[in-house]
Amino acid sequence: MLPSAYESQKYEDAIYKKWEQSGAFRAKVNPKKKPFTISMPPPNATGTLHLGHAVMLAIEDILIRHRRMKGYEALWLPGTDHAAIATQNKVEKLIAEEGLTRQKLGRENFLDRVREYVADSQDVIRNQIRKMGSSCDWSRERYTFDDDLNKAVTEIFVRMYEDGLIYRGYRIVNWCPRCKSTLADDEVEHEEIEGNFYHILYPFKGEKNGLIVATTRPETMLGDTAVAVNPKDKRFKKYIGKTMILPLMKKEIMVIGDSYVDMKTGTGALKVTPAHDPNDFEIGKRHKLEVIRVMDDEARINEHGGKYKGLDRFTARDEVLKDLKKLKLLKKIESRPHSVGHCYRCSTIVEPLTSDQWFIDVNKKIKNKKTRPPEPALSRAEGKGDQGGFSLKDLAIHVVKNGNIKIIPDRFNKTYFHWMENLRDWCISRQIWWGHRIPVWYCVGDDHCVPDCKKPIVSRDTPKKCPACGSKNLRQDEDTLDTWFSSGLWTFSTLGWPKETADLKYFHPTSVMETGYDILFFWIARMILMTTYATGQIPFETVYLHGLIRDREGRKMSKSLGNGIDPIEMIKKYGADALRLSMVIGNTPGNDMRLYEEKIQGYRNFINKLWNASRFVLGVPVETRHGASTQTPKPLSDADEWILEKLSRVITTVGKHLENYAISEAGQLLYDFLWSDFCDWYLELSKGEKQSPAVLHHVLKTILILLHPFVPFVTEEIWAHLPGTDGLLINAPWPAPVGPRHGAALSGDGHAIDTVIGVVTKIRQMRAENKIDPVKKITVVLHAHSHFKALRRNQAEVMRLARLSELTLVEKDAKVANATADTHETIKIFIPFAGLVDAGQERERLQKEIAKLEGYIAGLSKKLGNPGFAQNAPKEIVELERKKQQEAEGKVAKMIEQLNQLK
RNA sequence: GGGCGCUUAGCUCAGUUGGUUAGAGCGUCUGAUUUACACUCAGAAGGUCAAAGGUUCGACUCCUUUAGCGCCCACCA
Repeated sequence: MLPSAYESQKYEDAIYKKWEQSGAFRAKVNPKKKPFTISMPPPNATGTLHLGHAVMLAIEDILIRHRRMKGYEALWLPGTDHAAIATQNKVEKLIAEEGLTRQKLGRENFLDRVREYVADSQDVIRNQIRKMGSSCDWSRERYTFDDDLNKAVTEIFVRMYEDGLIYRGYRIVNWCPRCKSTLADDEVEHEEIEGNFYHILYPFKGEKNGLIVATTRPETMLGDTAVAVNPKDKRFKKYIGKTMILPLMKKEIMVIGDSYVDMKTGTGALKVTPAHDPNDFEIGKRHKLEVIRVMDDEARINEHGGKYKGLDRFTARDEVLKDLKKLKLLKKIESRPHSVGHCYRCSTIVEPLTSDQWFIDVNKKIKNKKTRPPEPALSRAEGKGDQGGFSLKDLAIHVVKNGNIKIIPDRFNKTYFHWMENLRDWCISRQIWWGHRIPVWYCVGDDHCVPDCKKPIVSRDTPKKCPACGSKNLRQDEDTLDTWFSSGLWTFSTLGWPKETADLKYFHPTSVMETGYDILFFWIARMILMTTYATGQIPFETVYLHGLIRDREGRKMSKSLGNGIDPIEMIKKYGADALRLSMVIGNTPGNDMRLYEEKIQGYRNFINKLWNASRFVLGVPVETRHGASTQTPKPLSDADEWILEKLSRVITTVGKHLENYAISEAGQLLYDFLWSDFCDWYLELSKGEKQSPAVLHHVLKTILILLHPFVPFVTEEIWAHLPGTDGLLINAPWPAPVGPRHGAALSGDGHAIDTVIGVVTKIRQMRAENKIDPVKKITVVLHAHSHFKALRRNQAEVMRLARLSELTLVEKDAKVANATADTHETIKIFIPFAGLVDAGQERERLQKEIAKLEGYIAGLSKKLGNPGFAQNAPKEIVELERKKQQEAEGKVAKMIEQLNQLK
């Protein structure tokens, strides 16, 4: 006999081991089956899993298990991400505790430390993924730093370079002075801060007056090379061409005219710092201005900043302001909120500065003829008549616009398009050490160098010598690639690309990409970009975006707030099944969700309910034949009939929901079906004598199958105890609905049990309202009308469930029948012991009920009386409304009669 | 500055092509220890579906406007 409470921690690990050893997770290339593939978003190899991972694992496991049971060849490919900056920062923090820096350690030693750290956290992560019950194919586990994946990274880089899509350019980039690296545009987080707007006078040469410019970053003036005004500006256009003196630097700069300047913004005169502002950089290009970078890699003022050299940018700001004040050039300080960019990994304020970096050109038409968007996007895009080819941006937009890729929820299409359409060239080089080294070498000047030696050598393999001069003195580019460059290849690099492997051919494109909406741009967009380019395929057919898990108050979970819930701790306490349900039921795609312990506890209770229902069923002996589990046993009673019909409907609906990714609704439906229909009614009914043990077992077995994707552990455990089950539940076939013919098997009245439930509930209500001791057995007279047969067949059940000592069924109630013809099906109940029923109370209740119903009837009459309704509404609806009205009228008539009898 | 989401019972949330007397869990109240389960059972109370207009025979559901909250994007000196 099983214990009366399910203790998850006793079973889960052993069950997982069984699954793993059975090979159930392993997918094979099998042309006879349809593949269903999910690439697991690889967790960063930095530490431990959080609830965001847990919800991802829960949803994906549900999808995978469902498809596997439906007969698909289901591959769920797990892995981890080296997470360049994130990991490097973490390890830098760790070694800082030993008083070390990466520079002190040196590149190779530092990387060794990172590798060690990553290996540890990968172990932790693998373990935790298992704890969640994830049925992923460990034999195919990948890491963004695996040899094969490195090769894919290099291959793409070289191809893109050869296609002219990767170039090196001197540009304004986002620079994090703490990470000492560039960042892509979307790796900068903008935050509104309350700052100051400083108005500074730049005097004309030899004059006291000049133009006042306004800035939020006065320290950048050290690198100013012009002041710009709008050429249409009546106030200032006369000054264009005039020379001014840049204060503090005593340098001559010119007033220029540029239409970029907005006359209404600020003072209408703009200081131009080409080296530290993207707009100014563009203006500078137009006017061939000098670009003077005044800060070093740590954002300290460099040798171009005169006496401020060596000062941190913020100290320099204070000093500059102090000096300007002394010179009476600081005319006004206005407080002004403005947004400031921060590094998404360390929150340091980002400094825009000029630098030589590698970029991906997202607008250039791709020459390579092999690169075309997948059908049907191809034909439509070609219709556009573009002068040959598509840019990366075009490709990425087309595949979503044309429906090759479907995003759930679809409102994110708009977000995606907006981002993609405004995407600028992607800076992919990073100055950190932890990452894929850029496959570019430079010839380091030997004596016999020729001009061509300056060309970078872009190569799949380490080159032996300079192709131009033959020198063997080569130096590899120091930089590494943006982490999203490699993870952008995830769906196909993990399947063997660029080799044409069987896996790649069979499992790619993948079916679903399930992840949080917060990485739509970082990752989803990049995957679409890179995959359509590299393979001419989409990376995935469906994108399912889940929301963030928040705390009880709706706040983000974070370490600093200390409001995080550790999934592993919750698993220990309540079981992985309970945790999974708590994150999946009530959670809809794209929306955030709150989670707290009581919620998890609630689902633990559900698991326990399932456990105990199963204990009950196990106590009912049944004859079983192995392998016969797909056959529906013959129902022996109305209750059997009833539960089988319900079950059939549940199978259909759950299947539909899961295919539509309505996971929450599927789960909710199963929750209600098990608890209310199966436990509260069918199990209670089946304590009688007529019920079929075979049906009882069959229904439980089917529930276990249906619930298995949601709560794999407890269902697998019960499955093992259930007689007549073959093998592991994880491999069981998904059930088909029984079909409508089934209902006709018995004596005609398929809804007898609905009537029984109605009657029993009614009697219980009346007991409670009349304060009749629930233990006391009472006698009841029932006017059953057309339900007579159904109730007589189930008389024993009614008596047991309603705790009756006597039940008298009356078939015809002459008075009522005459009054309202034969239209209503309502049952009249008398509890014939006046002493216990409070007549006054009952009268009051009836009157209230009648008033309510009459209001309802009035509404319905109005609706039916409306000529428009009869004309326009579908026939079924009109019929339905009419029926409702008749039923309600019947009820009222009976209640009035009851009321009269009470007098 | 642009875009998006949310607002449904005291709390947390469902409600997928407009047709229910608007649902669930938790909480509250009243009771219960009847051979699966107190991680339980029975019953009850509780909502003008944010507000105002509009479309429609019919609106929680579609449209417009407004308010509050939240999120994303943006090269606003």
